This record gives sequence, structure tokens and C-alpha cells, in this order.
Amino acid sequence: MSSSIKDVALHAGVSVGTVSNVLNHPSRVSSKTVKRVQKSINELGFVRNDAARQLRAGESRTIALLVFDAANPFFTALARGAEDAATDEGYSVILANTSESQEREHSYLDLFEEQRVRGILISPYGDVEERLSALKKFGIPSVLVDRVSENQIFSSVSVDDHAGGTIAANHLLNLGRTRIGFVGGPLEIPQVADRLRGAQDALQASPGATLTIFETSATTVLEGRTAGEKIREMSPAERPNALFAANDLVAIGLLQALVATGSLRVPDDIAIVGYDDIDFATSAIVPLTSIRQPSALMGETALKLLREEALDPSKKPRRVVFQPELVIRESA
Amino acid sequence: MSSSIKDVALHAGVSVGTVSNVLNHPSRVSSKTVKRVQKSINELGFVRNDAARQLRAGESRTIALLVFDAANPFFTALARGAEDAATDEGYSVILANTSESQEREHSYLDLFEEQRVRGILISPYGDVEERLSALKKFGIPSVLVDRVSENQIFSSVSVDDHAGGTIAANHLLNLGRTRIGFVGGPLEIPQVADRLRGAQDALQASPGATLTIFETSATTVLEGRTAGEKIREMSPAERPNALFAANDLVAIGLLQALVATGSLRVPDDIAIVGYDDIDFATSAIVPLTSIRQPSALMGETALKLLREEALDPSKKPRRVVFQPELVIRESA
DNA sequence: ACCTAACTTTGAAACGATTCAATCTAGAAT
DNA sequence: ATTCTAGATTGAATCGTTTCAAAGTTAGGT
Repeated sequence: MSSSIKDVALHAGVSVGTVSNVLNHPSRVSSKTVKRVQKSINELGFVRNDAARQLRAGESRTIALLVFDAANPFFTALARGAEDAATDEGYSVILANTSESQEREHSYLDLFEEQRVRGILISPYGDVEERLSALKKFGIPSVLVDRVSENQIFSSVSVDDHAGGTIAANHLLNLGRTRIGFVGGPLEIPQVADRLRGAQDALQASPGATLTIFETSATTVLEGRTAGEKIREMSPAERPNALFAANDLVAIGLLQALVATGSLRVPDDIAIVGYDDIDFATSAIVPLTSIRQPSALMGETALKLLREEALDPSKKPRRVVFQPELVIRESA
Repeated sequence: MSSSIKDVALHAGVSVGTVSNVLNHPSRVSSKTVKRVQKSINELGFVRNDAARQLRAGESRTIALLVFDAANPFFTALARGAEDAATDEGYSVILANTSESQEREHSYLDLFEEQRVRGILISPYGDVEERLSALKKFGIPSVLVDRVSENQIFSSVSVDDHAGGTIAANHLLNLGRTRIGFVGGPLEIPQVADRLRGAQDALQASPGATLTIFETSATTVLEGRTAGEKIREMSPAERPNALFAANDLVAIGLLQALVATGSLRVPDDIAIVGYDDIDFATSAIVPLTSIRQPSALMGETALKLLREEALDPSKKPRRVVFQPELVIRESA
């Protein structure tokens, strides 16, 4: 069915060692032999068995990217950046989707450990630092993306979510809004928590303003819509006149509930600020004011940090923090 | 660094064969021994080396999903369906993104071949049927998603794109539109070509109507916007009064160029129909009329077909074709 | 003609699991 | 007490590479 290096050696009339050298160190082999072996490889349709290679060589050429919501354009943009950088370095990236499930997160980490991947890029959902520490001892480095390492054990690439929250809240306050609502969740997700805290800190400075939290069970369009429906039904007096959404998906869900039904005007009745500035923000029913993160650049940077760590495991972890940026459109 | 099955055997005072049996056929081992071995496994932190396992056992537990645009929500929804089904069957899905590059498509196929994945789910970008045939001979089955096999060699899960095109065009014709534009490309992509042909066939039946093609180099938001800008500059007389976009991303780009600038009204001046009915269609600046495909179901079905094929390679390829569905919103 | 140094090539020993025929229990049946 | 049987355990062979010390080859210098 599939021919081995031995078959190639036989066919080309050389030893297996030579075939392996043609594959991995062509310079050690005379060009005449290289050519002959190449020919045999083609004629036999030989394809190197990566399992055997990895077993003996002990190192894999694939790195894993584990995110908790592959449907979020922010992550696909990030993945794209990482992939491009990986291709340049000769690595392949495989992507896995946790789907906001701790169980899946663990089982993918198990899989990657069994597969001895070269490294892991992870945007953690659950509490995995301990697990990742074990992996590191085991020889598999990881880099956190979109989240910093609590104990400074891992390199990370993130955006200053606290600053982002502050920027968003200040923008709403500057527009004269005082009853602000925060929509997103679960609040255990650090990205969400930090954005919220950033907003709360901004509110501190404005005595008259209040902040209400509308916690959702996930940061998805659907959850945003559900929250929006609840907000829509509130009495005008207690209803917020501005909303800060934990991400653009939630913001879009809010728009669907508030605007699409014609019940409220954005930004007149309620101003909305999103987060991530995904491609679709521009073309939302009301073009979305949002906080931009350099997603592709983050992916690229994460891959570079991972490579550094793979080359030298004793290297001190580095923490790269990008600054978010306010993009003003029509929703606020 | 990492302990092997031999270390475990030593630690537990049994033979390597027994440890392997504990791992793979616990029923063959007395429960007392199982317990003792498990304990050693935990104490040593043993993790099975998948490369070695795969080398000897000859079969992998991962299946690959290769799509040409992982940023397209249609594909992420499809991936989600496939993943869920895979998890149920005990497989893991790894996702790879071709990024509309034939070169990458080939290099990922090479990678999967070297890795001897259990099977491939692919939404092909370039012409890969020959390559896939070789893989099949090699023992790696594939199932085409969102595209049918030209020569019936592969199982496939697709949607009747021709019908979808016809439905879209008929809807526009029923609205009384006569100067219809088709926006999308490259036309070599079968999905695009079929949708176009479906529209053309619908036009045949309406003598007065014309169809103009605006070919793009990719089916992305950006390309849609570029096309939209061109259309915006056309004189009212020659400008189409209806557009059929190859997918929702393109349609959203069109909306950005036509509506967001305030120059034209949708659907009054130009009606727009998209394709895929992605989540964002509902919340577009003008909620998008679109052609819906059962994306998650498609992924799930594809995985099932793949499993059938993996179990019995001689099985006749099956072709599953879903019917698309018109979802009317405001853009047309 | 002989020595040396620089290339080439060889082939056996790993890598870490699974498999399976062979051996070893221990208890049941005679 | 002996035989039988089914279940438990062993350990060597194997999967397809890479690695590396050793052996073989070539050509240049004397």
C-alpha cells in the first residue's frame, strides 16, 4: 500500500541511511545519488511516515492553536496571523476549537500531549495554567494569547483589556451618557472581567454615572440578542442609555434586539460600544463603534514567542501587551 | 523527561505487554493488576507517545478538515458540526486553512499524508481530485464538502448551488428587477460558477432581463466592497437594479460600499441577495435576504460519510445533496 | 607508487508503542 | 491426586524512520 524508505533504498540500489540523508541532509550525499534516489522516490510514490520520523527524531513540526470560540472573527484573524508566521518558519498550525467547554479544552490538551506537538498557542477558557506547567516540564512550551499569565510563568500576547474598558466607558461618558450597562460574560473569563473593571474604574471618576451589569453565559450573537430583549423591555427610566458590550458579537446581538425590531434608536436612545472591531462591525445595521485589537499581529507575535521558547526552554517568559484603540462609527 | 511504557512496567513490576493491555484492552488484565498499573501511570505522569502508537498500530485517531476560508462563518459553522460528530465517535478534528492558496492546499495535503490522518474532509479550492485519488489509494479517504465529485469517485456533501442560484435570481425577477448583476469569483470556484449558472438559467426564462457579471478575485468582504464601489460609480441607466452576491461576505461588502456611504438605497435602488445566511446576515446594515445552507448539518453528515468510508474503503461513494432555502429579509 | 584528507556510503542500534504465540497460573472437574 | 481449561502474563518481534561510528572511495600532493 505505501512504500517505505527500505523499498526506496532497494529500488535505488543504496542503503536506507543514504535515502534518509537524501531526505534530511542532501548536502552529505553526492548529487548523482541524490538524483537517483529522488527518481526512485517519485516512481514508488514514497511519502515519509511522520510517526516514525517523529518517534526517532523526537520532534514534531506542528504547533497547535487552541481557542475557545473559533467562530469569533477575532480569533480567525488571529489564527491567520499565526499561520502566516508559522509557514515562514516551516511549521504547520493546526487549529482546535474548545467551544467554550472546559472538558474539550482538557481533552485537546491531552491529545496535543500525546502527539508531542512542538508547542501550544492557547487562548485559555478554563483554568489551565497548572496543566500547561506540567506540559512545559514535559517539554511542550505554550504561549498564552489574549490573556496574561497570572504567575508570569508563560509568555503571553495580549491587549490591555482594562485600558480598553476604560476607553470605551470614557467615550460613553463624554457623550453625556450616565446610565451605562455592561453586557457580557461569563464574568469568570478574564478578558471580560478586565474590560468590565476598566469601565468601572472610569465610572469612579464620574460621580453621577451608574453601571449596571447584564451578565451573559457566553459572548455570542445569540446571548447578546437575549440580553437585548431584556433591556428592551425595561422602563425608559431605568433602562441604560448606553451599553458597553464585551465583544462585537454581543454588540451585534444587542443591535438585533434593539434596532431591528424598530423599538429603539441607536445611538439616540441607546449608544453601543463593542469590542474587537471585527470585519462585520463596519457593516452592522448601525455601524459599530468598537475597540480595536491588532488581531493578526497578535497571532504573529505569539508564534514568534513560541519559537523562541521552543528553541530555548530556559528563556524567561516575555509578556507583550498591545494597546487597544477606539474606532468611532455610528453606534456611539 | 518523559517516561515510557517500559518505565511504567518496571515501576509496577509487570511486563510492557501488560501495561499496553491495561491501556488498550483492560478486560484482558486482572483488575488487581489494572489498578496497580494505573497507579504507576499516575505516579510517573506517563503519557502515551502517539507517534509510537501510530507507527505500530498503523492507524491515527485524527481527521483533518481543510477549508479555503476559515474566516467565513459558513465554514466555521460547518466545522462545528463536524467536530461535534467527531467527538461522539472518538475522533479529533484538526482544522487547516488554505487561505485561498493552491500552494497551501497542496502543502497541507502533504502534511496530512505524512501524518497518515484517518481521513480528510475537504472543501477544495484548486483542482485536487487527482491528488485525493492518490491519497485514497494510499489508504486515506476523503469526503468533499460543499462541492460534488466530478467523477463520482468521492463521497460528497453539498448543497444544490445551481438551484440556489435559480432561487435567488427568480426572487429578484419576481420583484420586477431586470438589470441583474452577479458579484463573486473567481469563477473557477465551482460553488461560484454553479450559483452563477443557476441564475443564468433563471434569466433564460425572462426575455427582458439581463445579467452582468462582476468578477472578484475572492469571496470576501473586502472584494465585495471594491466591486460595490465600482457599481456605485456607474450611471443610473446602466447600473444594475439588483445584485446577486456569491456569498454573504461579498454581499456585506456591497452593502458597505452602496449604503454606508449614503449614495444608494437598498433595496429601493438596488436589491441584494446574498448566499449562506451566516449569523451576521440578520444584523447587516440592511438585513440581508440570503440563501440558507444547513452548514452544521453538512459538517456532521460529512463526518459520518467519512467514517463509513474509513471502515470500508471499497464502499461506493455516496453523494448527499441538500436543498438551499430562501430567507427573505429587507435587502431584497 | 603511496599517504592523507575529504567526501560518500553503509548498516546496525535506537525511538516507544502494539501484537501475539507461548508460558504460566489457579481453580474446577474427574 | 491428577487433568483440564480459561484467564492472566510474558517478552520478543515489529512498525519506519534517524543517527552515527565505521568502512569505503576519491583525488591531490609528494
